[in-house]
Formats: sequence, structure tokens, C-alpha cells
Amino acid sequence: MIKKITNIYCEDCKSLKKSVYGDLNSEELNILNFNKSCNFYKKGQTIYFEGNTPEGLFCIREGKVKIYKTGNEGKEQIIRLVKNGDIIGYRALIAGESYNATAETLEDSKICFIRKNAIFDLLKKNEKFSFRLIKLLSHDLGEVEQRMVHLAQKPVRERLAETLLILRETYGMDKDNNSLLNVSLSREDLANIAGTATETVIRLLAEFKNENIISTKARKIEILDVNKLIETGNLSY
Amino acid sequence: MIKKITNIYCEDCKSLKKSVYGDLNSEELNILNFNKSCNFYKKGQTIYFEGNTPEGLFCIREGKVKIYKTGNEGKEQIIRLVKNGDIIGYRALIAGESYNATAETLEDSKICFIRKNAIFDLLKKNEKFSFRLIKLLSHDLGEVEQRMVHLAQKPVRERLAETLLILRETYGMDKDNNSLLNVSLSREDLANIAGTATETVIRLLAEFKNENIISTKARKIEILDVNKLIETGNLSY
DNA sequence: CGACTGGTTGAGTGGTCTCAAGTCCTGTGG
DNA sequence: CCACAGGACTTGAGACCACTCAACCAGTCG
Repeated sequence: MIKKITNIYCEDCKSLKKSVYGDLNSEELNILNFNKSCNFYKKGQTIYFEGNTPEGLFCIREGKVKIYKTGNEGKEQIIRLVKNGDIIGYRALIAGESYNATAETLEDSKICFIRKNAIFDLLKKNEKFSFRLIKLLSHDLGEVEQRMVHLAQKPVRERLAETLLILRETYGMDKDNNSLLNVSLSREDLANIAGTATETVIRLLAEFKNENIISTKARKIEILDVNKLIETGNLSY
Repeated sequence: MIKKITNIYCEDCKSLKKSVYGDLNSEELNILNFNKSCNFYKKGQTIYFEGNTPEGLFCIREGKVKIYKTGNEGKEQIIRLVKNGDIIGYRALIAGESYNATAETLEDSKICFIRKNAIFDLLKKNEKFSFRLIKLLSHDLGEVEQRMVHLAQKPVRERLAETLLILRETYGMDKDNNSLLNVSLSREDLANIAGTATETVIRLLAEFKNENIISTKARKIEILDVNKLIETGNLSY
């Protein structure tokens, strides 16, 4: 059930300036406005599937999304977490390939779709936009490379610590309690980020609790000692 | 010992058309010619180090290069293998970051260095060049994402099979014996691609030999049965 | 002819996974 | 409002993959 939302303008988007569209003038923004449709997605809804052909790109107006690939045994591996103002599906669109991952909302979200011709138009006309996209891509590439090495070499315990720090980095903390992660994921999702089994996540979270690094109440995770967590992750942030 | 080579022109490069420079006109090619220097690198030489600041990008005129990151325990993880006509170091240059990996020759190579101002000039002037770079980046991103999932989820045996297929894909086969991989790597390098220990590579290669999938003479690996290798890698090429 | 590097083999161990059982939530319908 | 179903979470036991360590071998180079 995708509910259409009308009268949403990019100019009003809180994340506009920080997004790849930050350099567009009002005329160019109108190209976006005319070539988009905005929709409401419920938690757990799929935005696009691995294998689908991209017809444009999606822009998170508000919400949280996970991007994951499905491995041979059907196990998810989350490759990226996405927040307000981020765009998704651009890699496949630009590469001229089909989606190599699935995008699914982690909570109720407002997500805009921008038709591909508008994007390619902008790429041709506005070299600043191109450049921002290039920067975005190359930055993302760097992140994935880093994660790849960690998945290959670090023990699960360190990867889980890193996962919690990634969540902190990406989604920040709760407004009322700034040691509380501002995102609630299932244990399985955590496992699929860290690249491990659900049971292992549970056991390790229990360890972290024993060591007073975190505390949990259901899916709400509170980080009691960031430095210890960084240390546990064997990281130098 | 880097030996300078003079009088090398991009126009004469065999890989020009297939490279990101494929769309440049002769005037633009001259920008490259005027802003580059070409050097001879011996096998095992480092082209740039993780952490260095990029001053331009490198272009493989002839040779083979590995790009690797160094993990916490000092273990290499090879993230990319590079061949004639490929460019390296572009991610960091464009992202405005320092190199996040080290590049080292796998055999004697001729490598050109192009100063960054020339690249940024081209990016501004020639949207076809920008677009090719964008495509390159987004393609590479897709590859790394795929590799990440496999590193996270597949058993070593499958990853090693995949490694051999990547070598085949990247460097092709020997001219005289088209089942012989056209690259010779140490067992350790193989391990650092597959994300495992050297000893494990040796044991698995022995298994593959027993199963008549490959045969080896020192570093020369012959693929006897590609389909079996694909099957072993649990892949659908 | 040592010394050195890269390759190979073996033994032992431990980190993680899988499987299975059980508990705790949460939402739903009576 | 309660009972129940189903999913998420937790805990335990056992197995096994892959790593580490250590010894040994095979070329190669001064």
C-alpha cells in the first residue's frame, strides 16, 4: 500500500542543502518537482528489489532505509543505511545496470521518486551536480571498501561494536536521551550489518552489557561508554 | 628506483579507446600529454601508499597492479586488481580524501601519472568524460559491494574459486595456453584476495587439484574445468 | 654452501555457526 | 479485557571451519 503524497516541493526539504541537490537553482529544482512523485511507505515496505530496472532515483524525505543484498543461502547482508536527504538507487541508474540490492524501510518514511530523464538532464547541464554525484560515489566507494576489509579480517565482536558506532554516526542519538541510539533494529538486522548470526549478536550484546558498555531495553540501545565501544571495535575514530 | 620514460603519448596507448579517456578529442588528449609523466616500475614497487595525498591519478600503460588495504593486524586485503588501461587513485583524488589503500605493481609496469589540475579541467569541460568517470565509479562500487557480501557470507573454498575466476576475468589467459592464467601471484596474494590465510589457500588449491579443477606449476595456475570452478564458487556467471 | 624466501604439511584450538528448546513480547480477535 | 498465536528474542550444546603455530621442504641467490 503506497500512499501518494501531493504538493511536496524540494525547496521545502530540510535536507536540501546537504544533499546532492544542494547546488541547484530554483529553475533546476523545478525540473525535479515536475519529474517526481512522493509517497508514504510503511515500515518494512520494499522500495525496490534486487534485479529490478531503475527508472529513476529515490530520495529520502523523511525516514530510515536499509539497503541489502541477498546472499546465496538467502541471508541478507545490509550494505548501507540511509537517512533523511540521502538518495538511493543512484548507483544502478547511473551505471546503467539493474539494482544489485534491495531497499526496504526501517520505519514509516516519506520517499520521493525522481524520474531518470530529469537526472540525466541535470547531469548534462549542471557540472556542479555531476561533481557532487561523483564525490558522493567516490565517498561511498571508500566506505564500502573499508567495510569490506573489516568484514574480511575483524572478529565478530569488533564488527558488532563498529556496527553500533555506525548506527550512532548515521542516525545520531535520541533528542531526549543523547546516549540512546535513535534507531531501533531487530537483532537480525544488527546481525545482517555486522555480518554474523542473530544468536551471536545476542550473546555479544549481553557481553557488552556485562562490561557496562551498553544497556538495552528491547530494541532500544543505550551507549553508556563510547570510548570503550571504540576500543572494543579496535577503531581509531 | 623509478625510471622516467619520455615521449610517451596517450594517442599511442593501446587501451585508449576502452579507457575513461576514450571520448577525448586530440586537443584534450594533449592536455593529458602535457600534464603527465610516465615511469617504469619494477615488480613489487609501491606506486602510492595508504594515507598519502593524491596529486593526480595514475594510468596503467602496461602491467599489473594490486590495490590493497592494510588491516589492523597488518594483514593485507586486496580490494582491486588493475590491468592495462585502468586508472588508479581516482577515488581518493575525486573524493578529496587521502588514499585509503596502497597500490603496488605485481610485475614490471609502465605507469603514467596525470596531474590533478588536468583531470579537474577535463571534468569541468567535458561532460562525457565526467559521465564516463561516474559510470566507472558506480560500476566499481557495485563490484565492491558484491565482493563484500561474498566475503561476509561465503566459505573460503567458494571464495577461492571465485578469486581464480576474477583473475581469469581481469587478466585473461596465456596466449600460448588458453587455460593458463595470465598472471602469477604468490599464495599469500591469493589469500589476500580471497580473505583467508596462506595455508588455507595452499590446502584448498591442493583440493582443487585432486578434483581435477586446476593444476599448478609453481605460480602458474591452469584452469582445467571452468564450469566445475564456477560450481565450486557457487556462482552463476 | 649457507641463508633466505616462499611453499607445504600437520596438529591443535577456538571462534562462530547451527540446531533446538524455551521464554518473552506484541498484536489480534473473541 | 483476556487468551492465544506468532514472531522476536534468548540460552545451551555440539560441531566444524578455518586460523595459528611450528616444523619442514624446495628453490634461489649471493
